[in-house]
Amino acid sequence: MAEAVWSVGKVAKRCGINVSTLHFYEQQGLIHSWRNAGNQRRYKPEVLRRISVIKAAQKVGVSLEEIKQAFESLPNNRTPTVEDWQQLSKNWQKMLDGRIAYLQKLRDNLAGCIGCGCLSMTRCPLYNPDDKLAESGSGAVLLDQAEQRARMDR
Amino acid sequence: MAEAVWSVGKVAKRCGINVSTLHFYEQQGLIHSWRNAGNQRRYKPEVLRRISVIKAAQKVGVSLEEIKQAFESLPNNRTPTVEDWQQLSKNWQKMLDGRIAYLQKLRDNLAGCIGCGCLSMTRCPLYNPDDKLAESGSGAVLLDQAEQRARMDR
DNA sequence: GCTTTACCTCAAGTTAAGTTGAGGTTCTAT
DNA sequence: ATAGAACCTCAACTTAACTTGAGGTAAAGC
Repeated sequence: MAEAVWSVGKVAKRCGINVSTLHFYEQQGLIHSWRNAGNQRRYKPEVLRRISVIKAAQKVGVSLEEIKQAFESLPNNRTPTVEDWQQLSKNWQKMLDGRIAYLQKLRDNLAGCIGCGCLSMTRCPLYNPDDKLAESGSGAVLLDQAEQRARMDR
Repeated sequence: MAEAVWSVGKVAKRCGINVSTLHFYEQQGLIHSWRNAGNQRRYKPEVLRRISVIKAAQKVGVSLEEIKQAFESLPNNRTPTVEDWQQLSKNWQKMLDGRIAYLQKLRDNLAGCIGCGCLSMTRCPLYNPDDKLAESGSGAVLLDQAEQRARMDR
C-alpha cells in the first residue's frame, strides 16, 4: 500500500517534474503542504491528483491561472471528495469540448482555405483578424464573419 | 481591387495586430518585406496570408518556432503558389488531427478518471507523467502506458 | 559518528512572445 | 511649406512558467 505522506522528492519523482516546480506551484497556490519537525515539506497523496490535472490541463493550453481558478472550487479545509473532483471534471469537459470544436472547425476551414489561392481579403475566413470561434461555439462562424466583413468592405 | 503593396500600418490594422508585432515577426524570419526610398517597410499581400496562418496556429498552441519551420517549406525566392500553400495545409491538417485526437482522449479519460476517486497510482491514466499521446496518435495510449507502469511498479 | 543525499530559502536567470519608449526621419494632407 | 501622422532603430521592459545557484540545514545509510 502507498504511504499516506509524501516528501517533495518522492512527489517530484513520481510526477516526473522537478522539486523546484513543486516549490513554484506551492508558491502559486496550486498545491499545498505542511512541514515536518525539520521544516521539510510533506504532502497528502491528493497532491498527485492535483499535479496530474495541472499537467493534463497545461498540455491543452490552459494557463496556471485558469487552473488555479478551477482549483478554487475544491475545498481547502478538507481533502476533496469524489464529488468535488467530479464537479471540476464536468467543467473541464465543457472546456475540452469547446477546444475540440474549435480545432475541428479550424482544420476544416484550413482545408478549404489555406490552399485555395483566393487571396480575397474580404472573403477568406483565414483573414478574419478577430474571430471568436472558441467562445461562440456553434455553426459556421468563420464563414459568417467572412460574410460580415464582405458587407463592411463595400 | 486591392493594392499590390502594403505599408506596415495597413497590414497591422488589417490583421488586428501591432506594428511592433510585425517588426518582431520579421526579425524572427516569419515574414518578409522590402524598403521604399524612405526606408519604410513594404509588403506583398502574401504577408496577410502568412499572418493569418501564424495567428490560427498560435490559437491551437503551435509555437512560432514550429510555424517558422513549417514556413521553411515555402519558397523564399518567389511568391508561394497555391500548391505551396496546399502542401503546408496538408501538414497542418495532420497536426490538427493529432491534437484533436489528443483532446478527445483526454476528455474521455478525464470523465472516467478525475472523478473516480481511485487514487491508484499504478492504474490511473492521469498519473502517468510522460504520456506521449500527441505524438503516438492512435489507440488507447493512456491505458497502455498505465499498464506498463503497473508492471514496472511491481 | 560521519558522509552523502535530500531538503530549505531567497535571489537571479531563462525562454517565448511580444510591448514600450526614446530619439529621430518620412509621408501626407491642408 | 508645414503640421501631424506614420514610420524608423535600438534598448529595455513585461508576463508566464519555470530553472539555477548560493549558502546552509536535515535525514538516511553504513
